[in-house]
Amino acid sequence: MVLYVPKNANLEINSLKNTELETNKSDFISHIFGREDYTNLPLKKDHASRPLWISPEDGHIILEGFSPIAEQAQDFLVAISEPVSRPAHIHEYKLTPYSLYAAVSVGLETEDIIEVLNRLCKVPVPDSITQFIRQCTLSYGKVKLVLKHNRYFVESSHPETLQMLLKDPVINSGRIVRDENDLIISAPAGASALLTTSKPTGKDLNIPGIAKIKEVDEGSIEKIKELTAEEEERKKEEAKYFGAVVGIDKEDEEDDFGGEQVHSFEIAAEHVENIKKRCNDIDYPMLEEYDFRNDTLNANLEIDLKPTTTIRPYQEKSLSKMFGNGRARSGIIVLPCGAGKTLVGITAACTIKKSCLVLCTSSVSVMQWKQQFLQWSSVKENQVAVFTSDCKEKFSGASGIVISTYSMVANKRKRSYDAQKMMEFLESREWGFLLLDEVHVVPANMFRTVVTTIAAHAKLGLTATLVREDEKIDDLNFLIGPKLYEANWMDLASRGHIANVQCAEVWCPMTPEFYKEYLYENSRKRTLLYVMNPKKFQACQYLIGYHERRGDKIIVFSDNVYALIEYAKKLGKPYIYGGTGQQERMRILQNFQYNPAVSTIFLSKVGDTSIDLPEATCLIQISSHYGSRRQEAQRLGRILRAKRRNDEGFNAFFYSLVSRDTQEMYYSTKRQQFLIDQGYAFKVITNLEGMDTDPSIVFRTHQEQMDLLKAVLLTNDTDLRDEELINVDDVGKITDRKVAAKNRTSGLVKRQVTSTKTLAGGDNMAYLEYNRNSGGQFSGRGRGNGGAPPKEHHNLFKKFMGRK
DNA sequence: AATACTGAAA
DNA sequence: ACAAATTCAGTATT
Repeated sequence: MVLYVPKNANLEINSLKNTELETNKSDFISHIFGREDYTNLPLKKDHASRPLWISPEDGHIILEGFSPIAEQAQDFLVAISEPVSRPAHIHEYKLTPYSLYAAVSVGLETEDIIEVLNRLCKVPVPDSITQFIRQCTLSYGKVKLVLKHNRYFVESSHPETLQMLLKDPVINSGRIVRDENDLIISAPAGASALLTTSKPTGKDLNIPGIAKIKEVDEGSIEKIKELTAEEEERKKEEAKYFGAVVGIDKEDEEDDFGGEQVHSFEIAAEHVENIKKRCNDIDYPMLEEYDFRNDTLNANLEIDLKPTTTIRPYQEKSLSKMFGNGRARSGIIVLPCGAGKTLVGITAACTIKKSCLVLCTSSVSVMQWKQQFLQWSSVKENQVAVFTSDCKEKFSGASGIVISTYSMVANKRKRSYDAQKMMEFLESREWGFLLLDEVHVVPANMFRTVVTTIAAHAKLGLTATLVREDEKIDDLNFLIGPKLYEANWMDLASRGHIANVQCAEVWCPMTPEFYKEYLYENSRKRTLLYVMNPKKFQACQYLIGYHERRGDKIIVFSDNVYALIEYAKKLGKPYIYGGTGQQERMRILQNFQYNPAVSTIFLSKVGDTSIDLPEATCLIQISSHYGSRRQEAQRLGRILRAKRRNDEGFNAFFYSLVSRDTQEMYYSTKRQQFLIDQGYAFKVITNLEGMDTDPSIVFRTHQEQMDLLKAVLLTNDTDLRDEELINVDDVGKITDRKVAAKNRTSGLVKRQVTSTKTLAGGDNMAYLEYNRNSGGQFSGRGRGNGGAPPKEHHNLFKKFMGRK
């Protein structure tokens, strides 16, 4: 017999609605007027006090941010829908199957969602939407996998769902039935009764760190804004108002409501993996919950937050989603960078108090996690072990914390002896808590191996940017769990938890000469041309000067390493890129942090991750490729933790420098979308006051600009490498791996060719031709050579490589 | 025995 | 569909 299972993940709202209205997507204005004109929907009488609009067509929800109950409504919307865009006054959310899965998983029930939505909505919730919600929540989140007293149970409040699952042969074969002496009595044959217990409650659970008075951030006590009596009164008023419209706060009440019954059947531990997989396949994914307080088999870990540590309201909120019913739910928490993701993770670990495995992306953040554990929690140093390529520790005793990297744990290649031993250790034990830092940066196949090789009862993923369009994000729903909480950046900024940021896009005109070449050149050179645009150079210098005088610490980002080095050299600033040696990096960062004479550093992509950056207050982007919104967000995150944020009227600054009328404009717009959706407003600056009259500005003369142009045109990849070779001493001694390598191995011939920057124009052009034609042959060995290799090679190569 | 460099993988 | 950066483990170096 085949089960009927709705494929909810693929469910589209459009498939549910009456299709009498043909939607024509090419009609680009109709989304503003015409078809999406819902003036015919009947407004409720008291619509003015209700903050939501909802589209019957696509499940988009509009929230009026100025409504007195907007905050509560927002809490509700965050729980049931995906934020689409949250500018200042009007927020847009969208109902999706996954968002509803997440809603159900934090304890909301179908009818409650519909009811609260209806109460908040200015118009009656359309049938298409209620139908959609019902279909989506039919199977998702109904079934839980619970570990209790070291036995696995499939649990649900809906006995009929369990009965249905038991009809599945794969699931049924893993079932265990016991007699009154707890002995296994039967192989799964007939219809044994389900077990019934009362619903778990979160009432008596104590999440450490909550309800302390002082707020502590990274060791220093910050001033916390006391609510004035007036504000307090207003808050109460609002809550009352909300209560009147919504009834009760269903969300919180849900799990605390004792006395209700849940049903379950037990399954054998060795069948857990299989059954989990089967449930995913038939669209009844099991939520994982860890009843850690009743886990007597796994040793407790003595860990608590230090008495001085207090968590912030939004951290508390996200943790309450995780521990709302007294167990640990697996899932993902989304907080902006600088908002204290680490502390959330540590607090979760302190709540569970079991052995914990933390995975991060780089060995730098491994050290940071360890340091933060020691700083904020009472855990003893010998209980925190680090597992990286150059440090393979184990903790002493029965329980402890191990911090490692994804690549270390997911490594499929040959291992060193120590690493092998360590992996056996990691795989042999049962982990109470698996903490996944930066869940988004790791490719999905890595997750798969990590999640299956490590036996963990609860999993928590932390990230700042959960990019929704990525299909991999959907996988996370099942590999780790649903999104439990997502913070709104603007809210945190307005409450002083992260810095306020002024965003601006600076439009730099291309000089006629550069633009002419831009029009002629191939795409590789084009990039270089618009990045090296002298006007952009000037704008960069101008902004650095301006902000240095203000006392800002400035980070300049460039994805293009060539441009990075040229800019840094020309402006006399230190730079760090991938090839910069470890010691040199430290030296530069130390200077940046403590030396008032060093207020500006240049960073390549290394700065995005894997560098422990001191705080900065101003950020300038001179080149960034392909519209990666996540990168943009990540970079912005670098200035969000600025300490001065509590100063009155303090702003951090974020500039994107783009060359006018080039492709850059397009990328820039794309990249900004994430931040715009978070509510940031970008200003466009076309003129920098006084830049042209400043005598110290670089590339003022036509001749200098032409020289720069020549240098740029002369540059190909061979040159690029040699460029580094010649100029390292400007900033420091040669600590650069790649350069050092080049120094030994690379032939002298190439080097000589490249230093011919002073050649006259005609020669330059001839040389350029030569280089372009021969580039493929000479440097075809490496990646990213200048000339295009022959096409048939390219395809073959691709096919060959793509196969494995 | 620590430290530094190199190559491969993904 | 691109380039840059990562990491681990083995080998050379002090």
